[in-house]
Amino acid sequence: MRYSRQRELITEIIKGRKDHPTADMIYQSARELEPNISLGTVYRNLKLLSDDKVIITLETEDKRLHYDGDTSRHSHFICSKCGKIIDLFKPSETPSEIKEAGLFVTGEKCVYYGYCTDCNN
Amino acid sequence: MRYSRQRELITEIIKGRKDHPTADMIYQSARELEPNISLGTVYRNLKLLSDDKVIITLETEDKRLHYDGDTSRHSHFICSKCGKIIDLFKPSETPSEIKEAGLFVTGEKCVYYGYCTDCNN
DNA sequence: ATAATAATAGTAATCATTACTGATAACGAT
DNA sequence: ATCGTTATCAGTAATGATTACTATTATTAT
Repeated sequence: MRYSRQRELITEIIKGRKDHPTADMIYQSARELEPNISLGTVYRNLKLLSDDKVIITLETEDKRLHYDGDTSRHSHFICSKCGKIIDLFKPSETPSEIKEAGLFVTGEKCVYYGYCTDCNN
Repeated sequence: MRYSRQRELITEIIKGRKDHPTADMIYQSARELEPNISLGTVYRNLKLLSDDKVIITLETEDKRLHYDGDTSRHSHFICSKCGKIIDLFKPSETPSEIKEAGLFVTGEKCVYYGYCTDCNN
């Protein structure tokens, strides 16, 4: 894969923030430094980065993909009211049933839903 | 909520199968008994049933929603090669961090990725 | 520096899902 | 049982996130 200024910028943006932005949010942020960057470029590179396991893709209920620059094994909590995504750093335990069934695991995505402390009042 | 023949049929179809069909698959199946049923009707009722927790909605990597008539607490395994969705009946353990953080949990969706026994050869 | 070609910007296309609209059907009240 | 209200429907149009396309630009091996 060749170097590109745009991909470097996109990677820096995702790695540099602690929220879980959508492609459009990353696009808006990237345009501040690279005003002519194309939304298609953002999408293409997000897919490349995700395929290379440089970032993580989250499929959420809002029908948009969210991206996470933290690739360490962890789960997420999504507030059903405000939509906030919170990192949970103690990952869930993988069910023993998986190895018993002879399945080969390469990854996991555990999302817990509910209300965050701000919204549960 | 009023009774409707279409919603009853849709519910029966989902509850009666063990796979995790998309809206279109349910639509195709429904048309066998109700040839004039509309795809919009299928989508609207799937959303109603999901809101009422009669069925579960799964956001997968294929960009289509999949539905599960089994609402018991369980996880899923998705084969990255053939796309097959396998039920895991021993649910993952909820991370202790959640209660410690004061978050109120209403649901969870844990998906494990990898290769099924058919595809791991 | 040059050639080969990966990557880009800008735009058009895709496609799952949702919204809309006039007709139909469920069902409580009469 | 009929009537009126209105939820639900069939059919179709619109939406919007994502992907595909194309001519141009930029990277990198030689």
